[in-house]
Amino acid sequence: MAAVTIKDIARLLNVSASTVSRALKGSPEIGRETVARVQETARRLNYRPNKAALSLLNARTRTIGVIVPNLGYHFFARALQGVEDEARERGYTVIACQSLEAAEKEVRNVEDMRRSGVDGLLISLAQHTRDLRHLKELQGQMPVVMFDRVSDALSFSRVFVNNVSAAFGAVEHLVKVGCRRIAYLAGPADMMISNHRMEGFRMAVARHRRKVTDARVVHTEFDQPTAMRSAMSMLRRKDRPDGIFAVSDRVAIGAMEAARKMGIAIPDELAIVGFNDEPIASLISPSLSSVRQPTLEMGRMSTRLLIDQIEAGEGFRPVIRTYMTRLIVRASSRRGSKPSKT
Amino acid sequence: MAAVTIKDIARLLNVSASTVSRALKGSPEIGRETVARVQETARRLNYRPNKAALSLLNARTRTIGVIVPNLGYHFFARALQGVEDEARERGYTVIACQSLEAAEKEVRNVEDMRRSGVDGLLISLAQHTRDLRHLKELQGQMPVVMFDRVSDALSFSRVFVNNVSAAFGAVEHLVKVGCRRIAYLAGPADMMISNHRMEGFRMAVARHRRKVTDARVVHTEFDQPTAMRSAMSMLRRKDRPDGIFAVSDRVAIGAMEAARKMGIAIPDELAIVGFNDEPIASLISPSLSSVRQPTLEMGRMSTRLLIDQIEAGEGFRPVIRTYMTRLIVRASSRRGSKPSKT
DNA sequence: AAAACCAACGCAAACGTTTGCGTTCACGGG
DNA sequence: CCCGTGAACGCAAACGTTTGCGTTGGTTTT
Repeated sequence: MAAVTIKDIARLLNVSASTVSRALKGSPEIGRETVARVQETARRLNYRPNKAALSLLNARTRTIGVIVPNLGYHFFARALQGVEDEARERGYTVIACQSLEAAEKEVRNVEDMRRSGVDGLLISLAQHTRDLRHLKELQGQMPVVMFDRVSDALSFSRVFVNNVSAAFGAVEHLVKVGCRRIAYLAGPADMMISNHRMEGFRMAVARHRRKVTDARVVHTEFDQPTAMRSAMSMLRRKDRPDGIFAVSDRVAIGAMEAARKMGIAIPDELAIVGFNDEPIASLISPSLSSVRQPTLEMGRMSTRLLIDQIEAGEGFRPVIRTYMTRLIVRASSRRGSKPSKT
Repeated sequence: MAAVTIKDIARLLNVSASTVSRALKGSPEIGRETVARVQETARRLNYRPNKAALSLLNARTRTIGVIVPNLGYHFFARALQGVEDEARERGYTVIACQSLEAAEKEVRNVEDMRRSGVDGLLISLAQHTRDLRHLKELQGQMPVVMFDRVSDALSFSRVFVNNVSAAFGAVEHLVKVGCRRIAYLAGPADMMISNHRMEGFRMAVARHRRKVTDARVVHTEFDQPTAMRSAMSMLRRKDRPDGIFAVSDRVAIGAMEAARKMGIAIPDELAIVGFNDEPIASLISPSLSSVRQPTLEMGRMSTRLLIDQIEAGEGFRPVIRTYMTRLIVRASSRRGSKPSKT
């Protein structure tokens, strides 16, 4: 049970602990033969440096904390994978937890992370986080990087996609397949990504104002049941939309569900485009058009920025990285032309 | 940047570090007034005990490691949530990572966990893990609990559902809706959960042998494309099955996909039942019948067992906890009677 | 042969916290 | 007045590791 320490090796070989320590890292100060004996013994005894001792010495844990809204969203599970990959390569450990979209839980998560002594924090905001004090406190205290669900009220590094042009492209696509009354099924009113996508939505509508006769925005939540109800009340109106751009795939699927219950045909009476291109998008029927992000790469990059900042120390300015997206067109928004596979 | 330590408080109050330490835990050895002053100062300075120092002292990290095949499977994401809840309540930190169903990665994960000095390990095996040496090594070294994807070749505590009777119930259900040629779309041949479900499958077939004219088992993998190909080659045969019980929802969805491509109607020509009842089961169309497990509770229980074992020390015998499942019948296996909602 | 040098190693402090065992002081009892 | 007592606190070691600065020998230089 008791782990083998440097002292054990030292005692066994009749040398001092410092010699063992140096020998283990192949210091030139130590004799060739001693180095060999130490390393062999260490291997034989399965020696592992005690992390706590190292942390104590360096005042660093080589651990980063990750807080995401929900690992059940494939987007975040995948991003986390990128985070883990990069972290491992740089010799860091990852401790992850979920806010479950609840602001209070996010605050607790941050608190836990601080207590755990992480060297840095990677966070994607819960949908209802408005009060940012728990993060503001960290400024100047600990390196922080935000990704996807970011906020520009904080001066942290940020990684996200070009939401404006992504939304613009998606909405323009809806126009091109013939939609005339287009709705944006948005997230909470104060979320940056939701608002940026709204801006793209508005730009596309403006650009095609001769074709688009109606454009509206409906705010809802990221969970599917709520999204479905919002979509339903919207679709009940006389002048209901014939095209929906949704802030996420979950929300889009909520809208599809609503349409199905009301007997509205997709894509003919209602075309839908989602966001994130989760695997489920190609599984449901009709398959869902969606905007794809380089999720894995974004997780990697966020981690790279974070660790760079950790290792750079004080002199590090916040950095912003934006990625390009790609619209994947599927059955939910394919009209007129002959249907093809996917 | 530099965190405030006990020494800082001591210096500030002109007392010794030991006094501060004792005062912080309200030791009766310390004067009332001193305790008050220390605690007030600690709060004001936002003092947090240094985890590394504590770990070094107690030879414990109050951290548990979790290794799951894939957080993209909703089942594991949800189980992790149960783990986090329980761990937080007991004052433990969780570090999670994914094997991505790859045995080598699982070995690396275990290695990382050991290096991180976790107090215990919670693991659900990758589908291709046959060589269990990396876990066998841990016996007697560190508390380990396995869940869902367990193995009885190791003497660790285990948490899982009654796979035999769950499978029995699912297959019997298929028989009752009229299936006569039933197939079990299994996982890899040496996986315990897959084999237990096979046993239930066989028992149900035996029980209804007067009705079931054909029963077969096809082994495949947990990823959907592979599962789809396996299903396709099975469905191409002249005497193709009219009922499929799949080892997981992903595999079941692969089978649905295969059926769709081949123009086989679900549920009329082919009824399907999956396992896990992931959210996607009710989203796809037709909606998928599936066996539901108490996932959250299983995550919680696994963690409880693990922490109990950690805190009990040597004298702890492995424990086995099994949970009951519930078959959720949906459109993919509903025949004959009038269709109802869900 | 003395001085200088180098290779090879040991000593001890430091990181932050806890804890067993002092030490100090005031006070009460005899 | 002296001793015992107990309250309130300090000292120092310990956990495992690293690292600056010794301290040994022995070998080379002049």
